[in-house]
Amino acid sequence: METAVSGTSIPETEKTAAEMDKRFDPQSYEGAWQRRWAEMGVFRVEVPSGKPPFCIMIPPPNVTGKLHVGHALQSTLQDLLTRWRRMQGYNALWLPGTDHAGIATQLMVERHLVTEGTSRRELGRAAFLERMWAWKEQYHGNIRSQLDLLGASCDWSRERFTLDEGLSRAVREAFVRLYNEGLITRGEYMVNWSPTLGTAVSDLEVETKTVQGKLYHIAYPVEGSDPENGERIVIATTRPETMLGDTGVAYHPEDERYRHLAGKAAVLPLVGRRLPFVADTVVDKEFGTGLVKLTPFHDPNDFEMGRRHGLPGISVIGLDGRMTAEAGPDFAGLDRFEARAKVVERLREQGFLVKVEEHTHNVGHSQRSGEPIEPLVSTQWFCDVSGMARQALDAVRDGRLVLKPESWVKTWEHWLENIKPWCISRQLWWGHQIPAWYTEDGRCFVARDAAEAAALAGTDRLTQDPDVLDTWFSSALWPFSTLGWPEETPDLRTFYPTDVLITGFDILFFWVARMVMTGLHFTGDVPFRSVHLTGLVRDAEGVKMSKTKGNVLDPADLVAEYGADAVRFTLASLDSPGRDIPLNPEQIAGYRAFGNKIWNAARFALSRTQELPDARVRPEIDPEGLAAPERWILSRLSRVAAEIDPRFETFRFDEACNRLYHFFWGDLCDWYIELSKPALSGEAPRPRVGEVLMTVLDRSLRLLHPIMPFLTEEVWQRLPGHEVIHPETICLAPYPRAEAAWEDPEAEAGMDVLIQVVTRVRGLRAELGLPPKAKFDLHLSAAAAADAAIGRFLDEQAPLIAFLCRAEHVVSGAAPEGTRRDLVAGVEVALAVERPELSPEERQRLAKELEKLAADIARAEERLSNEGFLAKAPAHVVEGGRAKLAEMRERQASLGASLGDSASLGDSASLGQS
RNA sequence: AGGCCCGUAGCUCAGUUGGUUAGAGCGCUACGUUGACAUCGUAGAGGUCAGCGGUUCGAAUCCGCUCGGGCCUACCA
Repeated sequence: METAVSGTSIPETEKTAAEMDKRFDPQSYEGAWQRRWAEMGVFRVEVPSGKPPFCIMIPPPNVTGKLHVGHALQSTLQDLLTRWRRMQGYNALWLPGTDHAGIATQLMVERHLVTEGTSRRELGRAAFLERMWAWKEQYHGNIRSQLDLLGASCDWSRERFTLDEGLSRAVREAFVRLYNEGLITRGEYMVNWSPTLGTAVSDLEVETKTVQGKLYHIAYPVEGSDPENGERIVIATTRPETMLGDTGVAYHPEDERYRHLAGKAAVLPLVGRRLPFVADTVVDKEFGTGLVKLTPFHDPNDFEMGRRHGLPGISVIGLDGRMTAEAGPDFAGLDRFEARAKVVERLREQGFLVKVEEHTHNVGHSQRSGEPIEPLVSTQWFCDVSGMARQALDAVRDGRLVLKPESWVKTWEHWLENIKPWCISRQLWWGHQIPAWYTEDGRCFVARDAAEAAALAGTDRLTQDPDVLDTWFSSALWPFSTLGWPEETPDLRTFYPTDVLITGFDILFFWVARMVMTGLHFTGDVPFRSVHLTGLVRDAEGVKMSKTKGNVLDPADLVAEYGADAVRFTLASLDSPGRDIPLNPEQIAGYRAFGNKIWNAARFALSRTQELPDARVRPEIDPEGLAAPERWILSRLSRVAAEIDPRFETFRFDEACNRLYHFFWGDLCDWYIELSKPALSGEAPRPRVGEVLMTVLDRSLRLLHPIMPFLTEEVWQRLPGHEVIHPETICLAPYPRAEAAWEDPEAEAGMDVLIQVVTRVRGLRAELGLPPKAKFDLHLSAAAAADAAIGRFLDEQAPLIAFLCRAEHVVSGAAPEGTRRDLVAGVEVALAVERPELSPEERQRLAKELEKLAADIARAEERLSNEGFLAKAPAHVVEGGRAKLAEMRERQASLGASLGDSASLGDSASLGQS
């Protein structure tokens, strides 16, 4: 349909085809467009806007970090969705930001301090934090510049940092509320202690590793029996040094071997402490000797058992990983591993060591520092998340929150059903200091700030708790703290709950689950409606990238080499659900070639339509009066457009990419552009070809824009008339949808046959070894099974078929004698070419083909005579089988004729013997 | 110990609720620079869908077992 805007009233754009460089060079425009979009404020979101909201929160990268390919993948997908929704008319916000990443960042700076010959302790807290902030400022720009390289369409005016005042306020508010609800408590419990980091860590920060260790069998005398020859029990342990803190010995209540020990006690070797025997079902009768020494303060199991049986605990290992005074003068001050050796030696000397066995077992290691975790008892802050966990479980079960891929749901449920209190305090300096203040006499007041605490305490002689919160405590609030919570800001009202979270499965529990829990708790709603968990990006061989292996790919390098669009397309096309992503630079090069294809297709279209006044982008096109190729490409385009939205909605980025790739390269470039050539050259003019070409390009570019933003903008800006779609930028142009009026099953059916015919003719040419310039006549005849309309269609398109096949003439009718022929899509094609006889190779190939055909026919016949099949298979399948069989028989006849054989219908047995 | 995922062409992977002849990209082979593109074009070779058994008229697809690979969770001292 023509709009009010006529073809000639719009001034030509400054950029024209003539200016399109022959060389496709993404570097020449990518950075420029990113700057231009920023200047234009294209990605800035206004509230209120009158548009439906769409929001994605970036998983905040470490503020001092560098983006790796995993970030590139996730950012690409987030940007893709944001751009797509923005084009669909949503008020699309992709909110960027960074995380202070407590331990990771502090370690980085501490390591740096070591090179300066100082340390955080030496600097003191205030000076150290000054250094941390300076460090943060220095690196802060990195993340943004790397996201810019990728074409990220974030609203930077809303950027957040987890230690910002606003977010810090949200953190304090959340803490105070949870404390007042009794969900946050302070207490002395068993925690995972990392001696070199000098802090407690959560269960999630402990990595169990299988290590080769030793199992020490130690004899403990039973109290009251003769110290020399009396009864001794033997206990197996992997950690003999902890025996110094033993306060009991446990056996299984049904273990006949030890039931007589009830009420008695053992005597701890080296120390002489009295260890009561207790019965507990946690003990495994089969392991070791069936007896367990109890060290309540240095083993999580023993801690629980100690509580159950009222046994005290003794701390023999200190926060520095060294033995305490409680361990006795022989051991105090020794490193825990030195102490182990010394304890074993003493036991051996004194005859208590029965035997030592090799033993593989699982030991918890600190994820950050790599050392074995020391379970010990210390005073920490804990958050009881059991109630929130139940809410999170319900949210997934009742569909308020969708996890993709669904295979993660079981894992999600298992973890949440078995959740334990979350240790949220860290003995670090970089982070949110815990909003708790202590009076001189040790009373504790939790408050939003010191003034509030003073009011509560009735004194301002207060000291704030020196510890900081686990980094994940602040990131758990990210989806709403970034929008202004606890205040009911317009942003919060508009964008919460957010729509999608895209992140890696590796932080499903660290982050995703905690956001869901706190979101439900504080806002009463899920923080996002669905989560798309990506796989891990690996190298081309499928090996996990690591610095030590040297197989790390840096997204910035990849962008520099192939362009951001190619990197984005590659990552999006590789993201299939539940799979890791093997990233191969060759594949990126392949998608760069796709960019080149787009570039050149546009260059061709623009250069060949310069003289055509109607070659302009139209908002709409009426297919009435168009020739078959035009009707066909519009129909194909509409169909592809219809396929994209559902795939983006379900995170099938891979499928969306593939469809667009094949439409553009296959349908548009390989066929439509070829078909347009005789029309554009004036050889065989057709109506409105230029307008269709421009319109199809316009919509194709718009469809591709969320995946390849730079290239599509650069090319689109050159299309005459693009301004009628959007005056400024493709970023804000509407995302194309299916056009019912363009759909044309007849044109598609006809063109489908035409394509198959042309392809087969080219195949025959190659088989016959015809030189490219050789002339020949092509005979086409619709076979018996074919649709009459197809025959007419091919007649009408004879000149185009001749052009595509490079045939002299296309003749309708039965093939003459002695021609090479084949049958495809119900059409017999025959090449009239002067040729004495078939070459031996060709004869062999034909024979082989006939043999295969005979086998296929036999199989089809068998199936079609199977009564079960005829009775139970749906009608269309049976019909399809019959039609197929009929066509195979016709093809058999056709190929037989080529062979010059007398083979005829149904006479398959005589074939294939030449 | 439990749970999850994977095994399809030389490589990396798609393959909708089971349904005609299992696809793509890269790589490979042959030919080709016709005025968009050699970052290209045309044609082609290449697969007992890990193995075994079952359900079914029909299985890459559903079920069971086996083998191989990966991941997550877990209090065997």
